[in-house]
Amino acid sequence: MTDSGNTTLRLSEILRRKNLSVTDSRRKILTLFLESKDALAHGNIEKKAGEKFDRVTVYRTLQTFVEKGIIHAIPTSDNSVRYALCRDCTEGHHHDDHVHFVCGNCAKTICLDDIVSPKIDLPKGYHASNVQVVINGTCSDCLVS
Amino acid sequence: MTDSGNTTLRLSEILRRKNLSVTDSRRKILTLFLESKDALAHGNIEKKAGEKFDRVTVYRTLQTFVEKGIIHAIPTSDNSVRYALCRDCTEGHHHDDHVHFVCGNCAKTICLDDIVSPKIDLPKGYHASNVQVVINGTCSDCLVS
DNA sequence: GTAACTGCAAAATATTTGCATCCTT
DNA sequence: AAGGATGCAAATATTTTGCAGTTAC
Repeated sequence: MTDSGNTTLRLSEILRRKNLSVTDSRRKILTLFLESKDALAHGNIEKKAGEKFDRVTVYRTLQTFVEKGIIHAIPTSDNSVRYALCRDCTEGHHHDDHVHFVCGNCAKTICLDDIVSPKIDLPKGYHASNVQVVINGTCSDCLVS
Repeated sequence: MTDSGNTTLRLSEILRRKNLSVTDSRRKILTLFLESKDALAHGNIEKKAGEKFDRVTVYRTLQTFVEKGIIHAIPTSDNSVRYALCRDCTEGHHHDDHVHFVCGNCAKTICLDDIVSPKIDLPKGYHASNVQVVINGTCSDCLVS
């Protein structure tokens, strides 16, 4: 991120497009997502933001972002819920049908945006609206080092 | 479940095979899983068991069962963790690579044991150990009614 | 100016830990 | 009898709610 002017514009742009008023916390939290390569859990955000804002604000902001289609929640087998930017979701309409990767070594959760979830044949009577894939394994960084 | 004698045998059998001592709570909780068609969350278990045993026991029993490969945790995008029986996992070695289905209407989570997770081509450097698929949609019961 | 957002306090939930007692083997 | 499992109490951690003050538009 070299051009902070542009970045700020972009931030406000994103928020405004979703009919959200542009506030400090929203800008900061959105920035975290834009700058992060991997998915963020609630705890990460509180810390990374440099203990600037309230835990409650983080909860509410994340919820708002999910509702508005700015970020999506990623399922994991342990308790932790992680969030990552959506590519092109709209309010109430998520279509984040891409694969998620969780590294068992560094614990990073990564969106593989370009790998779309496969079609899966379901038994009679079942209707799928959305397929989420989470792959556990070792990420490229951890395999190398 | 018509033959309760056999069922009891089966329960003890399962537990003993995993080197677990056979206790009331374990038998009861295991029974819940054997009798349930859908996955159970911690809360379900506490209730279904007829408030017989302590919340802490439920936590510990679930954890033990997961470790021993009796049940597996199913990832969901909301906070709730659900558990379902494993088919043939062993201590420390889960291979529950089947598809899970979550009904958006009745909220039931179901193991589709016979539908195995697809192979997915990952980017260079990534190594998969395990692929989990969660499909959201409408289950057969809810489509009919 | 008004509606919406934040931050604090506190309530409600959920999860973990320690320890004495009880049960399984 | 010995080791492990349970249940209670209590410590932690997590999430939600209410409300007064502040900010964006």
